Amino acid sequence: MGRHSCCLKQKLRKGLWSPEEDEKLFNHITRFGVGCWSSVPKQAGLQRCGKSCRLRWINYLRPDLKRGMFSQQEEDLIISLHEVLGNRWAQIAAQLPGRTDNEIKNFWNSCLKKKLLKQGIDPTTHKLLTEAYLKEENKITETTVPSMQIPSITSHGSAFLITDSSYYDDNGLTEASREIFTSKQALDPLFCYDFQSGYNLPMSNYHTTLKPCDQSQFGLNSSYGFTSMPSLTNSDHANVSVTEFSDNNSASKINSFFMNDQVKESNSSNSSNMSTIYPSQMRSTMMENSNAGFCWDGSEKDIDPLFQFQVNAIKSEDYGTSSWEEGQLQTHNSIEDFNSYPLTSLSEDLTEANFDVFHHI
DNA sequence: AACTTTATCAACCGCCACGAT
DNA sequence: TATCGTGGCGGTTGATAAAGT
Repeated sequence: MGRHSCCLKQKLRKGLWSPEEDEKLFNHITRFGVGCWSSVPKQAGLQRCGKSCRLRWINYLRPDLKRGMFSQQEEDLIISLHEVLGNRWAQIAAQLPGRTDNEIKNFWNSCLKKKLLKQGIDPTTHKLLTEAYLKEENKITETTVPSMQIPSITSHGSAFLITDSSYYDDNGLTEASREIFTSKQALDPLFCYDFQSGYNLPMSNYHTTLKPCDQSQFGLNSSYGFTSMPSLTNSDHANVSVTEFSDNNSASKINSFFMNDQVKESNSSNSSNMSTIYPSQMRSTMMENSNAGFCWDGSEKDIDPLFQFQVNAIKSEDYGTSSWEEGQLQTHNSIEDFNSYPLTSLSEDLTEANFDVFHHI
């Protein structure tokens, strides 16, 4: 109990990992897979504790990590999931393939929280901040929320109904969709809208609609959608979030949002520049094996390599007991064997067990 | 150009759960 | 049952970069 024993040992390196250390760890895991983390440092020739190695692997070296900025889809999914799950970052990350809990946590704390606050939404409760609160905030920050407009809302159970029709215009909303967006509980986390069938789905159907490792998870053939939160990017202005559903062509916008092609990786910003970080041999290993379905920069467009990796991961379930399950090291001749590693974010799916939380609400 | 403030994110810390003994 | 070793998780810190003055 208490402090991890390996952390008590002296002479262990701390702080940022050097490229050499990364290479050692990467090569070791590539060759032997993940067995017992506490033995990894010794076997890999690293002056680190096992925990540190595990963290480095999971958060940075893992081949299936998606790089770059969060897409709008991911952003909205995080918000929706946070609304239901709270700060259970690991569970949230399990629904975002290629993203780590640490990454999502950082993104939330540094970015999403502020965006929600800007829109007058309490990032903890996901409810509209009270007018009194906003006034108090304005006193403190003066110009943080310069022209906040709050629609009239009425309490309805634990959520709110938007009653101010002036926040809705006629563009782009059919009668049916208007009905949906104007009468639904604005911030109800247990509310889904099925864009294909046009039916409202309670969140309890979520796990049956959204299949793990399904290509439609973020793109084609998507048959689910969170509607409880707006697109932050599109409504990053002063107006309150609930108005998002009412602005022009909301319905089609949200529809296309979920029906869109693959996640649009933001152009550019690959946060890790392999050419500067990794030794050439290591890079070539990574690139050689890119056909195995691993995604380093998330920039491939033709077929989502991450998806391919997931398919491999599913297939691997048929292989019976994997090396890591047996708790012993086995030689991995190819990086393709990563599909037998315990990659939480990929192996965890939307089974009832994982979404048990929905049943408790 | 120099300095300060703010934002970002990798990594650490401490706790908990669980299996083995 | 108690203890130990380990993996996993969430909160927090600190280094660095970017932006502002």
